[in-house]
Amino acid sequence: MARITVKTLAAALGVSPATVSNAYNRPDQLSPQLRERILATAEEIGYPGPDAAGRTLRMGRAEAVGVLLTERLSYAFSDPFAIEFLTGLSEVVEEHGISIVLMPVSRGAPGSSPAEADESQVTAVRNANIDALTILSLPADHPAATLARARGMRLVTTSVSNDPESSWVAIDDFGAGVMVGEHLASLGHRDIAVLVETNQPAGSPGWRLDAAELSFLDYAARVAGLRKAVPGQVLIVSGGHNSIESGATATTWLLDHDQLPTAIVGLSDVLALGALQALANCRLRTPANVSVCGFDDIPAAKAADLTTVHQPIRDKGQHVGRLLIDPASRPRQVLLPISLVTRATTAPARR
Amino acid sequence: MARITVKTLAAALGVSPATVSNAYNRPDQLSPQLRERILATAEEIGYPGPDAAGRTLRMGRAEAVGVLLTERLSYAFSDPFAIEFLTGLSEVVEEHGISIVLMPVSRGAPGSSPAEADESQVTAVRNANIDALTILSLPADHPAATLARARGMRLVTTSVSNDPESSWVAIDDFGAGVMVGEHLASLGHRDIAVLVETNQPAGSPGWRLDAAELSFLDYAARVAGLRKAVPGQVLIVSGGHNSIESGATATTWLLDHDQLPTAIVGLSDVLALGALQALANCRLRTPANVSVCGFDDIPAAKAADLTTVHQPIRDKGQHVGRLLIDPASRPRQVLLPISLVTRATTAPARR
DNA sequence: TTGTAGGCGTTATCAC
DNA sequence: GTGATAACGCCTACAA
Repeated sequence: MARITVKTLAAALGVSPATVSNAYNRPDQLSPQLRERILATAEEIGYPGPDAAGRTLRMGRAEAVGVLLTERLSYAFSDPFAIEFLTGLSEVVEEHGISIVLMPVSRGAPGSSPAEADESQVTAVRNANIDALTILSLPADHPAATLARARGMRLVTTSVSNDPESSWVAIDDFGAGVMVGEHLASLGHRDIAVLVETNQPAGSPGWRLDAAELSFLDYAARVAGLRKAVPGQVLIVSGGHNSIESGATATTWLLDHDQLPTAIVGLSDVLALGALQALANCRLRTPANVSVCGFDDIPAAKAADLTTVHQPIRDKGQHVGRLLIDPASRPRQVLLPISLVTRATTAPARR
Repeated sequence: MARITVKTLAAALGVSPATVSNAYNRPDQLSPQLRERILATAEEIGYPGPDAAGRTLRMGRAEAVGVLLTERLSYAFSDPFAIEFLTGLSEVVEEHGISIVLMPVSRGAPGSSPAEADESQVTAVRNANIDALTILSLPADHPAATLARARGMRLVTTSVSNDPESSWVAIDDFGAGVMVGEHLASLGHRDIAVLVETNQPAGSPGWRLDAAELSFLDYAARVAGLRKAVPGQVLIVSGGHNSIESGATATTWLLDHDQLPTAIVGLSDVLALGALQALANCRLRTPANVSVCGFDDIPAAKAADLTTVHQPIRDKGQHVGRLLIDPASRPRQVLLPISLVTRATTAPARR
């Protein structure tokens, strides 16, 4: 038995498909009684209303915006930053009846060429029925961004770009790094460690990164800012992807390798919270023995009394949401304010 | 200038559209060198690859599953239960390159007929390009569920249903209510209050619900279970939608109206946490003065040492995910195990 | 107020 | 290995 479409319904009623369509989309284009009759018969013969796929193709709009969160979709839900961002984003788009499409970045088959890896990475984005795309915690030149541009869909990134044709909502990451760096420098810290996120699983053994590897990091600008402001050694360490566990692992690595600095900076609050946890486990006192700083000021940072750089995360999501659904869609750039929030985890360097 | 499609590219190359399509979807159907040439030219003239809308229409698949979370999309992100559920769901679906579509339930225009309200409520679901749908914290007979069925898409609900043709992953909510009720009864509680979620904003003034209003609640079965097991008064109170704030407001209402029972049961852990907070604010001791119980055992419940009924939330998401993407798609029912977790917030009733 | 017709971009079928 | 063709289901000029 064939599927029930607008045609089936039209035939059953002896009217044209156009009229049926109008009954759903333009009530003013036909008499109320006819419309009533159409809707009633639809119910009767089981026509579920206009099909989304046909509608999307014909109208060129999907009524949905896409969000590419991080490498792993499931990680995002344990990242307070992502959650807060999504809250702001959804507040805006749901007012307009727009849906949010969360897409995974599939890792390319191992051993494939770079071009093919790129290709397979964005499969989900390619197949997604969306009108606009935003990417979070991913480089602005991610293959998915390139694809979105090629498709001609609105693209809003969350990092600063020099291209005046691009839209973004971001903070000054370099400036944020400088803020933290100056704060620590003024407290006499000359030897700091930076906890960063990498693609490895959470709580990976822990290791030190060379300068060359640094460019792959999402927040290279923050590190650069730190380096500029801190007159001393800056060691980069990772324990895996962005999670409390990774922060703890990286900190433990520092302890185990006798590399404990006077201050530890998590490139995200989550990593910094992991550091706090690991230090507490080893009976080290914060900030008496080691100072700890984070970035972003997620809700948990306040609860932990963590010194960090505040940014309006939810606002960020709202701004992105507005740009995503803006029909005018001319490129716009939004630079959000940041501020250092000095709390209880930083103090003068021990000597 | 017209959009670049498979046709444009085919014309530019002097091959047929079918071959171009094959170059993308069936590499084995054409010679490697031709494929290479096609992909190269695509890059050159800026063909972004097969369009999602056309593809979805033609193939009848969108490679995406829909999730209807609660009345307000943005609330869901502050609900630990929803987050945990989504984590499990995404773990499963992202392995298959499937996207997740989060849809809002738009409230119908005020003053419209019930049928039209239903209609406008499900607009987002109607327009969503999805292959399957699940609904969380919403009655299984929600208009969106009806629509999904009519569309012939896979539907997985999260509450028990008697229809053998339906798929669901759920717990025994009545049994969970009985568990809590018996626990409290055995401690001598004969006068309890139940904090429930309603559609009002969080932290609404607070009020008592009549039995008649109860049937509208998501978790009526839990209340029924409580009622069965507790030999005494069971008062139903609400302070708005599911949030800590609402739980606190409802509890404050109890205090203000001199209705303080010997035990307060939050129909979700979040509401129970709100109760704990409000009691602490009023210098009442838990459990010495008042016992408190929750449901679901979210991570924060453990941290707060809250007595609650454990259910495997993440497993639930994973199960739902598997059913959503199961191509066989025959109806399946999964009843997940629950258990009472007795922690520090319950004690014998004060006399 | 209602009907006709064309096409949105793709892919499966079936020839060649 | 490659090409022509016909849908998929819908909406919107435009014509009646």
